[in-house]
Amino acid sequence: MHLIFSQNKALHFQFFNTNFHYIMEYNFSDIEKKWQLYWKENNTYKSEIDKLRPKYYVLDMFPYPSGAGLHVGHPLGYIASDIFSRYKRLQGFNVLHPMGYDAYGLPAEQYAIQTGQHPAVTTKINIARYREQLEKIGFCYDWDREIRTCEPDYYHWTQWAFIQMFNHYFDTKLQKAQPISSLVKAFETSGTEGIRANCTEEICFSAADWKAKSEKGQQEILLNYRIAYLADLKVNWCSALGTVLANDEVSEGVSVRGGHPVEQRVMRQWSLRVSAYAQRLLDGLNTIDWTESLKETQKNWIGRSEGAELKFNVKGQDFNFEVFTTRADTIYGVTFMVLAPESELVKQLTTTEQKANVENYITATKKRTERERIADRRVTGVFSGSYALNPVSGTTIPIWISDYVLAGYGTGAIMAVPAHDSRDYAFAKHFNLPIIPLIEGCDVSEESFDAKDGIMENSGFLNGLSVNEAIAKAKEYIAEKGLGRVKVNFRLRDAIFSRQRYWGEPFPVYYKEGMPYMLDESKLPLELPEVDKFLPTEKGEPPLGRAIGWEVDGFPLELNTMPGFAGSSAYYLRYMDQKNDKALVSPEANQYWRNVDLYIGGTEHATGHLIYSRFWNKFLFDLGLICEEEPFKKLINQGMIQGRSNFVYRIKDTNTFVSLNLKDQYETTQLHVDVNIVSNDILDTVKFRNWIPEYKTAEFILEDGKYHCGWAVEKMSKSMYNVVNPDDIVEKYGADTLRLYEMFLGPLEQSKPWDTNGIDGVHRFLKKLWSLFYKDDNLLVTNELPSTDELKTLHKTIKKITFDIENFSYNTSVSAFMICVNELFTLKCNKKAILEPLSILLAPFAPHIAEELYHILGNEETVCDAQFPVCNEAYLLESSVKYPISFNGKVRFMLELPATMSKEDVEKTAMANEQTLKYLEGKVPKKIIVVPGKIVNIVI
RNA sequence: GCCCGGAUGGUGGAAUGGUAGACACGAAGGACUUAAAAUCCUUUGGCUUCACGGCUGUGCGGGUUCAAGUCCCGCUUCGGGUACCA
Repeated sequence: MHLIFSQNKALHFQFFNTNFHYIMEYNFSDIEKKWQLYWKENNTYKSEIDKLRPKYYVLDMFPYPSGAGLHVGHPLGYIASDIFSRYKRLQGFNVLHPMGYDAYGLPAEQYAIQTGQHPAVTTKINIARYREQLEKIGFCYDWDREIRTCEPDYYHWTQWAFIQMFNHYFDTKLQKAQPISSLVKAFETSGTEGIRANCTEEICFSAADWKAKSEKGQQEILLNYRIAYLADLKVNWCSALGTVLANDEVSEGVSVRGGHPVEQRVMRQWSLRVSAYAQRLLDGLNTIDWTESLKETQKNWIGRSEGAELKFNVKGQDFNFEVFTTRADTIYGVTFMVLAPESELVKQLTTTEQKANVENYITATKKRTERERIADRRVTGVFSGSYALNPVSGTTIPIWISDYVLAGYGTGAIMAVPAHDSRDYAFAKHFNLPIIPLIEGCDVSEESFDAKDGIMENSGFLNGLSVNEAIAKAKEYIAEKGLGRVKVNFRLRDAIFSRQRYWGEPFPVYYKEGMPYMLDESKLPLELPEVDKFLPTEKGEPPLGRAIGWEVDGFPLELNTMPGFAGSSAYYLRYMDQKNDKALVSPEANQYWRNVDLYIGGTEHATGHLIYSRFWNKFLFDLGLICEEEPFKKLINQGMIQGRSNFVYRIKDTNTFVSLNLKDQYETTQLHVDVNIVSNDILDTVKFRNWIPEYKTAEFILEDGKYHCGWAVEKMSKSMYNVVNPDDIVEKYGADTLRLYEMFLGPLEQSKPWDTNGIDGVHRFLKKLWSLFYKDDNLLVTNELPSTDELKTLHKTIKKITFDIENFSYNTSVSAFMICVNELFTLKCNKKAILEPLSILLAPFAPHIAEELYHILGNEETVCDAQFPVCNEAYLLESSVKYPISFNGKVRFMLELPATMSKEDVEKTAMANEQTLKYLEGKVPKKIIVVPGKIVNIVI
């Protein structure tokens, strides 16, 4: 019986006052607009604390709103997280799924410098565009919680956190942040005696010393301990851009942007004592569910190395210095020492005779950036004139200066063991210094032996030990004899937190006698002032130097602004309680939402944002302000969507273009062509002529009447003309198709090229699904009881989809949906009992069509609040199994047998089969393997 | 250099050690149509055979196993990250 549902149109479309009639064909455009409006008007995606339901927090890495808008690669991760959010909600979780904008950044400011357009204006426009694009895709974001890092009510809390960092130090024994006031108390009673505080520089003083110091002197000392501190640091300074640049913004001594010269300069900069948290950042990795490769990247970045700090006396002077080594076992092989050119020791150890040489060398190296030094591996160096004494063997060894040693790591000085370190080896060969092999049988005539295995020789008391034994014994010896101490070093550096830029958070800092003081918290937010130009002042101060009245109570305010990562370090907490003007997040909201259950974003943030936000979060945790030590419990990196470029071939010196397979007959130039005027690699020649004026008169040499383009996978970028805009896809196919296709492209975590051509497949799938509901203008849906085949198809799909969502294998879910619909189509199934669970199942992936179908089936509530179907295994039971019968592993034929048949009977039946006899060729099988329900293998 | 990923048809990709190529795209052929679009049906890894079928096949070379795309060893190659970190 076919039954046409008589639905309550008035109720169904109560939010439309027009005569909206049923859509009989799959009109995605109307359907999507309709439901997007419905969701908005019904606050479907509003999330609130609900202690009766378990929470689930799904977060996307929020975007920087660039002027170019979103391309088709950007939403990939957003779609994935959206699917998971919707899935969790269907399972009864209270889902928090917010979105916002990382709104401060260089591009808007560069644009401002060029055009005079205020970055706030540009940013606002860009955000509006992003929002419009995102809304078209049908995400379930709770837009009421939107944040923008450039808004005062947001950066209020960035500034606030900075003040807390200024007011705390890191206790190395407790391994947590403590109020700076307790450090002051300790100084007052016993000076630095017994304090365990992470610091920039080891200093010692008594309580009396402390008390004798002026206010300014005390403040200067406290900067040595504060978690947010001001210190003189070596930076890449670009005077033309008027700012410090990060290492990756500099190449070959010039700025990447603009090609302006960059010099090394020591500047007083704000920094965050991230390195104090190194051990905890490392340990925390064991508690979170991130990919191994990402954890590995962070481990390497943190770079923990255990070793020893060894004291070396200088020959003929009452002076010693320390080096850090992880290879204390190689102490007998030290044939020279090397100091970093920037090391304080250089001055001390350069002899009068060598002074001129050393100064020349230092001037030469100063000109080069760290990056250049790395790129250019020529061995350079100069002898200091001094000698050190080996603390173990007592031998005299020359002290050199070379830029292959970094001032910022360890002590800025090393003991060189050329036989067992390739860098020391290169240096020794170049300057003809001795090389002493320390491991039996190793050959150091051509290269060093860096491996940590073998038996020690030429090493006094370490002889005969293995390398690992020798390392342990040497460390023991060093500690015992007081020659040094066992030490752990980290590669992780403190984060430079100042930018000489306009478009960033102002520091809540003013200066008195050159010393920084924090604004009172009641004065926050300190709003970004207006300036006449977004350029440095005549005096070379940052742009804020132009702001009129940039001071408090007559004291000047800080002129630097905060860097990009400031606003993104705690944003996940703010989403929990976005409108709170009393705190970053209320304890109540934080206790409920706790931390991010699922975070999806790109790998490019592995060592930046993901380290800084973990640090920032741990700091707030230490203060007892939040309840979770790690911000992101599970993290998934979506792969990059690459572009798929198309090419045309122009015959040299003509305006004639030759098709791909004929191009070798001519001398041609390969040119990129806009992928949007190419379909299945066939060029639309009319559109091509209208594309660029130069091609107006283009001629074509075709093959079978078509112009075939070449193609290649490249980065998606404007200059390659391979950018695809999601708006165009939504316009042509709808958001549901876009969502499904992005997922269908391949595994979420893998990089893959975007090729719009495949999209017809998923669009056809949706139309086919629709056709299960409607034929022409008739609703086909019936209330008949489903058959076992139909139930099997449905439950098989439920099982697969559930498994795939849990495993983020969305590409195979889309396939599973296709298989399901194909089967239902073949079965001519129009039964509500099947179609309703299917529409719920599909809702996370294609929410608009699912919502429409769900309502067509007579439901009046949103599909978002339905219950996710559960697989009933009973429907999946098969009565028979098709056994592949194989001989020596090669499958020869199939044999259908009852599922309940015993292993022995399967074997008997298979052996008795006449085809088996044929393949046995009269031989007796050596072995017969029967895997029940799977396969039979006969070995002959 | 080091670390992490990949490598499967013309293309994107699928496959708890158990029928390699699911699902799609493209292509070819057909149906419907005045035509086009849309839709539907068939074929589609390679070689071979009139056909049944056979051989071969997951970057390369070995190995483990009754059975390997999958596990182990040694390479090639392409991406990504990172780098004088002592």
